[in-house]
Amino acid sequence: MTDVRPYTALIERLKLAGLRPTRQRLALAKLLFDAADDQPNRHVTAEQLHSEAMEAEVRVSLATVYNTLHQFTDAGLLREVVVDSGRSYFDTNIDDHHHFYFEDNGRLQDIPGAAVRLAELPEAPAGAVIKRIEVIIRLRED
Amino acid sequence: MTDVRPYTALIERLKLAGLRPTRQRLALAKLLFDAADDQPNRHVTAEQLHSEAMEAEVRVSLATVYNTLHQFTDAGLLREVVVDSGRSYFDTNIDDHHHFYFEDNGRLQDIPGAAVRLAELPEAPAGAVIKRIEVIIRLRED
DNA sequence: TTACAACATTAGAGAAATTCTAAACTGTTG
DNA sequence: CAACAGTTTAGAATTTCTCTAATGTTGTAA
Repeated sequence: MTDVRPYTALIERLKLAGLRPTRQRLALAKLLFDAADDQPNRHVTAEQLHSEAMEAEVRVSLATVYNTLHQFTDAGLLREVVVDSGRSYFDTNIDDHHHFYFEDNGRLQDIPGAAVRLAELPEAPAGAVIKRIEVIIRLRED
Repeated sequence: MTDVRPYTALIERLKLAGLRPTRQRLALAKLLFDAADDQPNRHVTAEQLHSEAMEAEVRVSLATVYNTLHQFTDAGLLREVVVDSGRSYFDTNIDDHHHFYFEDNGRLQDIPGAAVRLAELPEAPAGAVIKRIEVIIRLRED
């Protein structure tokens, strides 16, 4: 399960995405994508990831965390989720899916794409093309 | 069509919402809700509304615009729409409906609730209750 | 393996949106 | 109309994110 050369897969992944496998990008990719098996996906903010890097003794500036998150997003390795103005979440799950958002504590939870069926949809306005359809179910503590 | 006492209806509306009809709130309510007939609803940011107030010679501080937008939202007179981290839109349409979001220029357009049919939905996680379901269709220029 | 050019990282300043603070003001009630 | 709770305000503060320009690193080709 654990690779003897734990970074080779990540290096490949970055190269395929057209990104140089630098020390910082590899460390962040490890934090993002090498989650434990019981944690199949993550929703992190830049600040959170930066803190994790600090705890893991990885020296990365906050600016690099922002750059990297955006580069990973552009490369299709991450997806940005906007549910709260003033804070961006990055989702390691890039499959077609939706989100529960717990407004009380700011937590996000994935909803598998198959669990939501959109039976009827409007046409895109003239001159525009649909990039993505997002369903956000906002929750309150009971 | 135009009331001879143009503010009485707005005053009532604010009172019903439990808000004192102050000069500032009335002026902002007028800008928000007294739109022309061909403009059935609006999606404004705090800065936009503040600019409109300035143009209309209404002296209101930006802090008051923020306060008022949030109070109106809490009172159910407005709905906050989050589609872009770092900017909040307030929607004068409080009916059940969804949104097209033009990512290129930041414009929002309503989709009537009836134009989207959610045939299948996941259950709310235990201990949580659904507050709202939002469908955002993100668009790109063709 | 060196040298170089392109790319990446960084600290800190800067920007943008929003919230906070505490003093001044206003609407409502008795 | 006095009193007071609720409002407004300017400006400072906060938060999140981006920019800048100097420094460091990586891939490549001789």
